[in-house]
Amino acid sequence: MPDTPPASDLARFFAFFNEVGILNQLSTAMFEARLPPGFTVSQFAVLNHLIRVKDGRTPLDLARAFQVPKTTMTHSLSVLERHALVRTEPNPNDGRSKCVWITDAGRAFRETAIAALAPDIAGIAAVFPSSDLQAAMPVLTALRQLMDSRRDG
Amino acid sequence: MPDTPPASDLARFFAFFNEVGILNQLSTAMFEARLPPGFTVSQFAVLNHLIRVKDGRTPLDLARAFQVPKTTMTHSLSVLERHALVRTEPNPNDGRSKCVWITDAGRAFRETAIAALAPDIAGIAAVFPSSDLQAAMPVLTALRQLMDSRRDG
DNA sequence: ACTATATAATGCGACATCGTATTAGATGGA
DNA sequence: TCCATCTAATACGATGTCGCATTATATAGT
Repeated sequence: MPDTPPASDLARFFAFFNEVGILNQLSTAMFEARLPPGFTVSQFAVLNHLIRVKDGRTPLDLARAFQVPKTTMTHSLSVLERHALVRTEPNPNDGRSKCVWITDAGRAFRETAIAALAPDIAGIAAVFPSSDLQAAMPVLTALRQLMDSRRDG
Repeated sequence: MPDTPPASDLARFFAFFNEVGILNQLSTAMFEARLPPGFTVSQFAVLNHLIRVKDGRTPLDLARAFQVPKTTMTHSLSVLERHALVRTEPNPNDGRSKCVWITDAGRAFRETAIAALAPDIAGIAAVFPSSDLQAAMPVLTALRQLMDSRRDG
C-alpha cells in the first residue's frame, strides 16, 4: 500500500520553518499594530520577561533567555531605559555588569499593551480553539530546546 | 475537581507566539550560518518560492506570498538581481510592473544552499522525529491562514 | 602580587525591514 | 478624449539586529 508520497525529513523541516517564519511575521505585525508607535515586540517581550520570570538580572542573562546577541539586548534595554520603563543598577557581585529592574511605568506599559492586544487574541480564540495550540506546544518547545542545546553546546 | 489551573486564552497565545518567535530566531540563525556570507534566509526563501511555486510573477505577488511590505520585497529582489540569481522583465500585461524569473545561477545557489543545510537538518531529525512536526503542522497552517485572512480582509 | 586570559557591556558599522512619499502607468467615468 | 483615481514599483529615512572591536573588570596560574 503506498503511503502518502514520502516527503523527506528535509522537506518537512523546511515547510515547518517556513510556517514558523510566516507566523512570526504575522504575530509581530499584529502585536506592533497595538503597541504605542515606535515600540517593538522585542521591547515588550523584555518587559514581559522581567515580570513573568524575574527582574534584577543582568543584560547577558536576558540575552541568553531570548537567544539574541548581547549587542541586541544592549540596544533593546537602552530604548526601554530611555523611556524609563526599566532602570539599571550596578551589579553588586560584578563590577563589569549591571542589573535590570522594571519600573512602575514599565509595569503600566505592559498592562496597557496586554489590554490593547486582548481583543485581537480574543477574536482569534473565538474561531481557533486554544486547546489546539496547547496540543502543538510540546512539539514546539521540544524542538526549541533541542535547537538551543545544539547551538550552545 | 479542579482542572489544570485555567491558563487564559490570552496567556496561551502569548506563550505560543513567544515559542514561535524563538524558533524563528534559532532556525534563521542556523540557516544563515550555512548560506554564503551576506545572504539571508529571506533571499533564499524567495529563490525557493520561485522554484517550488512559480516564477514569472510580479514583485507584488511575491510580497503577498511572504506577507511582507512591497518595499521589503523590492529590496530583497534587488539583492538577488545584483547577484544575478534572478532576472526581471517588463510585465507584458502592465507597464508599471515587471516579472521575476530565477536564473540558472539562482537554481544552483538554491541547490547548494539546501545541500549545505541538509546535515544540520539531518542532525536534528536524527533525534527529533519529523512525524512530530507533521502532527503539529496542521495547527500552524490553520492559524496562519486565519491570521492571514484577518489581516487582509 | 603579577600577569595572562576570560568575560560583561558597549561603540560602531553593515544591512534588513518597514512606513511614507514619489513616480509612472492603468482604469473608469463624464 | 480627458481627467480623477487607483495601483506597481521605488527612493528615502528611521530603526532593529547583529558581527567585530574595544574597554573595564574578574579570575586563574605562577
